[in-house]
Amino acid sequence: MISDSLPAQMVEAMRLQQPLSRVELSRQLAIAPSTAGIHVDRLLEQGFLRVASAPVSSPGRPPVVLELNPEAGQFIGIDLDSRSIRGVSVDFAQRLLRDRTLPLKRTANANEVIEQIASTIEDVRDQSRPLLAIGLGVPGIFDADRGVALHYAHIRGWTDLPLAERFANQFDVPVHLENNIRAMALAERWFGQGRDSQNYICVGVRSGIGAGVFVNGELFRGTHGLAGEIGRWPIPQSGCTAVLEDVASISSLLQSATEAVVSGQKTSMQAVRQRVQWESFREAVQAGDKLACEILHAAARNLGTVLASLTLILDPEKILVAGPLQETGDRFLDPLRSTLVEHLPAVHARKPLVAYSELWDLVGAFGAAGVAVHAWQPTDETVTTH
Amino acid sequence: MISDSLPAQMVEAMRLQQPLSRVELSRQLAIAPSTAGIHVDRLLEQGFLRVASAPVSSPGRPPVVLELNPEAGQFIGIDLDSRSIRGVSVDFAQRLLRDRTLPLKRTANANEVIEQIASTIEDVRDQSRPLLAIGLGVPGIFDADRGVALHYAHIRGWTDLPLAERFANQFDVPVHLENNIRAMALAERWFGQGRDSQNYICVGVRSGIGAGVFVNGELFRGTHGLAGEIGRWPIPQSGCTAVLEDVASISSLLQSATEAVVSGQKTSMQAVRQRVQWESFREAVQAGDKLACEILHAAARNLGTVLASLTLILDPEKILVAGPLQETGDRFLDPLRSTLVEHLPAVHARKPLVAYSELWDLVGAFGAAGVAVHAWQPTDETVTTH
DNA sequence: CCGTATTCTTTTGATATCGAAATAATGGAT
DNA sequence: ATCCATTATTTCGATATCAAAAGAATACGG
Repeated sequence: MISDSLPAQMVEAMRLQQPLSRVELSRQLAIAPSTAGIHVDRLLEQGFLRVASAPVSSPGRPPVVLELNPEAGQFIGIDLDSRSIRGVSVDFAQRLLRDRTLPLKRTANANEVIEQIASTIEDVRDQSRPLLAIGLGVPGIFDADRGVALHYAHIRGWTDLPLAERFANQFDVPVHLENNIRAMALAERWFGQGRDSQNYICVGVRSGIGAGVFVNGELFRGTHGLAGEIGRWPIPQSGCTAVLEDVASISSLLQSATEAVVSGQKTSMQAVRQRVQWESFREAVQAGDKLACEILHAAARNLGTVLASLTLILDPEKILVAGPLQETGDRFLDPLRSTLVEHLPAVHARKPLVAYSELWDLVGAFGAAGVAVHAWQPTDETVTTH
Repeated sequence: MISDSLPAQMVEAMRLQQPLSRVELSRQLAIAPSTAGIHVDRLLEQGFLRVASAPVSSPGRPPVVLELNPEAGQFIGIDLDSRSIRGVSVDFAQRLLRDRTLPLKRTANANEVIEQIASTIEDVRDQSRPLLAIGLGVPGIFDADRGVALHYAHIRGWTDLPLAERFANQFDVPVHLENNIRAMALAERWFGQGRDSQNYICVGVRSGIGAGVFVNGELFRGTHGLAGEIGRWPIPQSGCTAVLEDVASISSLLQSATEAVVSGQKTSMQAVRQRVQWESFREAVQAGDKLACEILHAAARNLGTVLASLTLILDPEKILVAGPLQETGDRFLDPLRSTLVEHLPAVHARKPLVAYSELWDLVGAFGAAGVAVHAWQPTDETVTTH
């Protein structure tokens, strides 16, 4: 737990396992029921919690079941990468309110990108409830404490930008920065399948590959904030050493497909301007095209071997795969799972569950919102809804 | 922190960074100076702390420098593997009091082993100060909560043994169980180079290979207690897939050496009963024997690749290598380090420090003692020294 | 030698949390 | 209908911790 104020912890527990009664809350947080009662009363009064209908029937006094009040406010999350800006707003109970995706021109410079982020925030913002915090998932290196983006090669002028300050001034709420890949892991924690897991790994496969590692319920960043940067994981191959991104990223898949098409191999895939596009590859896979499936299998086996290693060192409960690959369904996941199992010794009686993230392409934006959600703390003021 | 009682946290902070003053303690633990004062007074009165000589000279009231009172008690740690029992006793300031190593007969059954553990404890016990707790580092699978060893294949009858209960009854102190490899990582935390690191990995290379992972200052066990079991890490080789233990453990080194000697290659190593012994291998390495050095290099490169992967996923501050290999000094460590660096992308400006554990062959026993040290909490009673 | 700045420690009153007991609200048994 | 067992919540006095201010002990500069 980063924030150790009790009300904050209570709201956090509600986020993970609502609905809960006062007593259940006190048990979850290992605090006295009387203490839980005090804070619940205050949170009810402030409007952050509300009582839910209680469909119970068991001996004893029935509990007053509590839930988050969706009206209490909203959070906004922005996922920035070199190609697009995606934004979501979620209500206080973390349900999606609005989302928007904005393609970025390759030529856009830092100032233009910042303006477009601001307009995306305005766009997804719901006027009917107060804005509580904003999370930004950014690429490249940055200083989370000061809220400054330090450098990213693929956007011109993206150097030493005080993003948090910039948007905090405009919208008058706290603004948090996080790595856009790690944000995906946070999305699972707050919106997806990580809610009931303390230890899991979220692997993002896009044009690059990265992972977010959750240990003991907390996102692990590492000594220099580089934990999970598995894109350069060495993959010994016949002859030279490749890295994971060369053999299992979306780019590498399309590269292999392109080479095969250009060299005239039999396939339903087509190259546009000497490049096979993702859509073409995906359709070929779904149609059972042999070449495309073989390429996909090879990637699955490579990634599976790495996941086996990760399982050995971290013994996770779950491994979640996020990215476009989920459109290929079990055609990717099955060989991935079987490779994983193959490489695990029998000791691992309980293999980690391997599944796709269910948050689709908004996973990064949800994660950025999750950063804001996690960092938020109730204040003394009462909620003012209009 | 597992134990959250404030006095326990204070003693723990002292263990990691003594000597400290009241104010420094309060800053370390982020508590009010007044609160620190209250508990320090009590711990002084109880005899767990004492004031140290204060060689200071700076403006302001000089601090009362505190240190652990070595006389306040002792902890005992036992390291059990299939070949030997090693025991240590340490004083309250974690300095070695006595140690003993007892070779185990291959034929010994569980009952005999238990008796020999008891006799080792008696042997290393220092009669002049109270025994506070015992830690047992055991191989195989076990239930830490109940203190029961469940199974280990290499000792006859080693099944469902309530070890904690057995020794707690005999010595009337708390007894803790831990995996003997993970205990090595704990040794570094409490006795060695992990004292000033929050995130590090301790890799034990003996007849097998295992790792202990420290994240955020705590030993990480994983979902099923299997974190760090990297012995079966897949190592793709020409043709088939090997595992780490096949290519970098002590056994594998000796196996390769034996094969080479038997096939008549030129070397100073000698096989006894068709087997090259560790001593022979080590001497050959130290003498610069070409074949032995090549075998060692190959192992270093294999392990180095794995360490690079570990660094990518965990971004540790340090990686510590424990085991007999330290007798080969830089002849092993140099190629290990260079392989590691080779495989890390430039992003990793700060490479993890790679070093040997300095606790030698008692590292496992120290670690077991560390388990006891970490779990111990001050009680209300005053220390009774005689 | 004497103030002054500085830092550590202790005192003090306010607040948060706890633990145990009292109270409340229900289903089921008599 | 009434009582009882059961579980949830609230009350209340005890304790732990905090924040701020007071007090103590030193170096240093005049």
